[in-house]
Amino acid sequence: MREAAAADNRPYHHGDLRRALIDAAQRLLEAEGPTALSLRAVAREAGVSPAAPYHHFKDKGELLDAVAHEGWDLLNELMTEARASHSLVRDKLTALGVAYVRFARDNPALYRVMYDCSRDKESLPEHVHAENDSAYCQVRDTLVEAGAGPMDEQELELATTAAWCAAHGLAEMFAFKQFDHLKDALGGDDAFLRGVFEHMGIFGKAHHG
Amino acid sequence: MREAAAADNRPYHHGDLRRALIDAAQRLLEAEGPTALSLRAVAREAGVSPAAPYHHFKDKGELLDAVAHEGWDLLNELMTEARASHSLVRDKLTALGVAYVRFARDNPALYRVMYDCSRDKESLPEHVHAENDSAYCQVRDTLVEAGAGPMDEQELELATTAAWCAAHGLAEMFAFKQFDHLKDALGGDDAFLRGVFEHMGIFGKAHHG
DNA sequence: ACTGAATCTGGACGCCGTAAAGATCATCTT
DNA sequence: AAGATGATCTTTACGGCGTCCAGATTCAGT
Repeated sequence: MREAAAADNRPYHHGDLRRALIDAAQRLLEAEGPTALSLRAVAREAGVSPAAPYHHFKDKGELLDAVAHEGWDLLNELMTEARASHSLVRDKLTALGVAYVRFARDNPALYRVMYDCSRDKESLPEHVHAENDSAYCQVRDTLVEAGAGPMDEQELELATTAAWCAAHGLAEMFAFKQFDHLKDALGGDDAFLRGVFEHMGIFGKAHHG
Repeated sequence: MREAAAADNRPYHHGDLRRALIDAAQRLLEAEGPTALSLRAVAREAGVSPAAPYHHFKDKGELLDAVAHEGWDLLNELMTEARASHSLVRDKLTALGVAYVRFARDNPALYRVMYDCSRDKESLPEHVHAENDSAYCQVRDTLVEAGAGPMDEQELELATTAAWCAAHGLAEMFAFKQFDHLKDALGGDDAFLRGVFEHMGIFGKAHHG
């Protein structure tokens, strides 16, 4: 009397509680924001006791790490798409920036968790800087393509960091109504986004004229 | 038998508890970081009961707001100094950026509180954008001085926002060890800071050569 | 000096993260 | 097939948190 590991009827003790907890956390994050994301609430949402998560995560931080990890993966995917959908190198770089900020705008709570987790450990997750297709490497590689001539390795890292900083700064500013009048005047979020990027040296030279 | 409102002997019920609470919060913030900053801990540090703060602040958020406000004031001062200590407009702009990021680096916990408070209200405190000598206005005015010819009002706001985003992004990145090897290679925090700024169009044209 | 309002304390409530001990159930051994 | 083993989940509990309320204390205006 136990029909497979379906969604309806719990197969094992719970099935795959680890997965269910991460999903519940993501659901709560979208619905209630980062402040409402307590371990107990996640357990409640997943339908288990408050102590159950401790069999799958060392503590609350490790659950958030898992959520953040999936956030970075999603961001990497979006940036890969953005980069692939343009042929001109200069368009690629801007597309990367736009994809980055758009992700932050569309998933503000998740974006916040991604950086908050890193803050405690004082370093971004390894796979953000890892070998291939990581967000950082995509920016760097695109900068190489766009670069006029061979670049100093150090100079390249500086430029990548600069682009990252610029995108992150813009992503954070999106949370503040302070800039709404600018967005409206320019005709929406995306126009505002491109407008700011145009003023940042890394993303296509500025001075609009 | 009550000798004035000295520091030693509590004059009134406490003296100026509001002031004492803000000071205690700042002290705890520096010593233990933002996560340790509970309302109870602040009350403890100030030597009063856990409920005492509620006669001076609506809730915990309002206390943090007060701390954040003083943080912005300090930042404004530092930027005013930085701007005044350079005569060339281009140096002024870079000096503003350096002062901003240096403030964030030297007071990471306070810097975090300043933005976290704003996040909940979805807008920065008014006096950041206010008439004179606010951080935002100083950047904007310096951009006007540096700008080639008269600038569109909208364009000016975009440029100011771009500079702000860039500085904020860089300020946040300082928390991550990820960039330590770059800092070391360049010979310290300040060199790293200037290196990144050089790659941001707003702060002096990039391309180092 | 008396009254009213402001300020502080003590205790309580419901939340939180986390730990320990006991119950339940799949799997492995024989 | 039966029982041992270990993973998974629940119950209970502890201390800390933000916040409210009822009482005590002290200031300020009359």
